[in-house]
Amino acid sequence: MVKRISNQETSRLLAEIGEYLEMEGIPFKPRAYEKAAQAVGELDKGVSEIYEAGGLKALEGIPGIGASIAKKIEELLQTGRLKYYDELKKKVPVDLSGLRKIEGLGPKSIKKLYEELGIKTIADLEKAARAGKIAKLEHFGAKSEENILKGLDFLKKATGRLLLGAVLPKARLIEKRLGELKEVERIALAGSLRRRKETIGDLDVLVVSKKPKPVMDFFVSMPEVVHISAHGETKSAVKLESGLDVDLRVVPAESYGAALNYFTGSKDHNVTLREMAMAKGWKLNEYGLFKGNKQIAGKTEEELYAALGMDYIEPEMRENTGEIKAAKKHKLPKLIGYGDLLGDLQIQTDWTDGADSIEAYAQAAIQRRHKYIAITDHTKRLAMTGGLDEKKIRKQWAEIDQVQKKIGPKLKILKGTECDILKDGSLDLDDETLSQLDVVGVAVHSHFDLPREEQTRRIIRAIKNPNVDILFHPTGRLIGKREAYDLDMDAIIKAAKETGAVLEIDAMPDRLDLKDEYIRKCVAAGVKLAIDTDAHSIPHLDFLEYGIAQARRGWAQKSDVVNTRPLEAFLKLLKK
DNA sequence: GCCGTTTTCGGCCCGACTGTTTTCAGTCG
Repeated sequence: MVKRISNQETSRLLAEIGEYLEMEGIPFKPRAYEKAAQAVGELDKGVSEIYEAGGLKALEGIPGIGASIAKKIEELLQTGRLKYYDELKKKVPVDLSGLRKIEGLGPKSIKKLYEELGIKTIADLEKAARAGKIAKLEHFGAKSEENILKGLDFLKKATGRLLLGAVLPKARLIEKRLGELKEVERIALAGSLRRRKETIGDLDVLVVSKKPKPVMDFFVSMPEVVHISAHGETKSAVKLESGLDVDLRVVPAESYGAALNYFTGSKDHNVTLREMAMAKGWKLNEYGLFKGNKQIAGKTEEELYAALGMDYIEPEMRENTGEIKAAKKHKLPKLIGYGDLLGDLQIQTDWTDGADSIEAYAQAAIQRRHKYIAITDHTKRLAMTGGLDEKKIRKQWAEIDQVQKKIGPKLKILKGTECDILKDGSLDLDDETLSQLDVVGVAVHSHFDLPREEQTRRIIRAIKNPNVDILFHPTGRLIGKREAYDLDMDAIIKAAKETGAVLEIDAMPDRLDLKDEYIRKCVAAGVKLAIDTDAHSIPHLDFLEYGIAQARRGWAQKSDVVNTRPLEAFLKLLKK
């Protein structure tokens, strides 16, 4: 019988083995374990499921896992233990994952601290540092000790990764300020932010300047900087009071494209590009693409990709999930653009839990050049929001008609709903009412913990209702707060294909539901998508950008998204 | 330990910064 060991736990053990091997100074193996740990962490199926279905061979089929690590995973799944790990751990029995959270502490330092001072935990570390014991160690000093104490301090306040929606506005502010300096010729935001990942670990800013010193000095003295971890001519790094780590790199103009590419990542994408360069006998680094000592590309990213024999790859696709192969074959999709949406299809007003009135939203939508919006308040089962029943929603229609008359033809206000999906998959408004609405969205707001089959059946029953147009926030996850409910998304996507239901990409920064992998599945299956803000107040209307970013990360094109269509064409696309 | 249009052996990304050194090891991305 196979033990139920989670991917997360398996990944952690493999990563720790890598770190222990690093301590021993063993070359290459640490990378292999690190890669394997990452591979397991990114699997969309459980390792135990994979092993049960296909045995050792199936484990070896995972890229980054070979015969040796597959056997170790097998041992872990069968016995619940991993002898190799236990033996390594016996030599340096420390809380590795805890201590590694201190910036600047790597495996070698941790080993030394254990051997010299017996430090096993964060608490031991703090005690030793406060007692001044670390400064006295060989190869450590007063500065190292101070940095450890600072690191401990930050750890106590640490927030982990931040939401894209929280980081992007701050990043743009930094970009604007630095961009205004006369020494700055060009500036770009790189890193996972440029790839528009859902969460951001740290921010990379790239600058072209012939006089970097004043730029660096300005950067490290910005008011929100609480800690400076590096301050050099080409690289500086700071921590902001929000907990965000920001790196600033200065590069020469002729290396701008190569540096932008390098610091945008992803790491896997870059490594593959480097390997391609090497295969041609060239060298690729952050300064350019080189044939011997001669730079043959790198001033722009476009030039770089062209020199490597492929089409330009949008940052949102650079995850090494097939985009390089597609770019070589000139088969990349033309992604939906940031200006391609004509309307917003999920808005909560002050009729339920939204903050603003229908008219205020309408005016705000006109300012944002929307052509149409759908008003989609909650329904009666969500009593705490004052959800609408069949009678009350008809009153709302009257108000919509009134506002429509007042604002004229600049914006079409569609009558919609975010109708509750009840436990058995039936809906919270009668069919007579649903049939009169322009846009029927349905969503799960209760019974999140139903078994997978039942939850899946429930949602499929709901979208099979012929009045239903869109499934809102299909998986219900809240990033960093709540897991998605247990669902068979393949079955949902298949049902959506059959019924013509549209799946929503909810642009709310802590939802971004669907995630990229499911968007790609929808695109492949020909299931249409809607990108909506789920606005609960007027400022939320600006979140569409995050939804578009998510769609781009899922390789969606303009034609995959229903609300890129003009009103008439959009309404025709809906089921009825 | 993994991997393969350099394919079953022999490579494995590599440069910047810091802190401790006095030429470099460790860490990071």
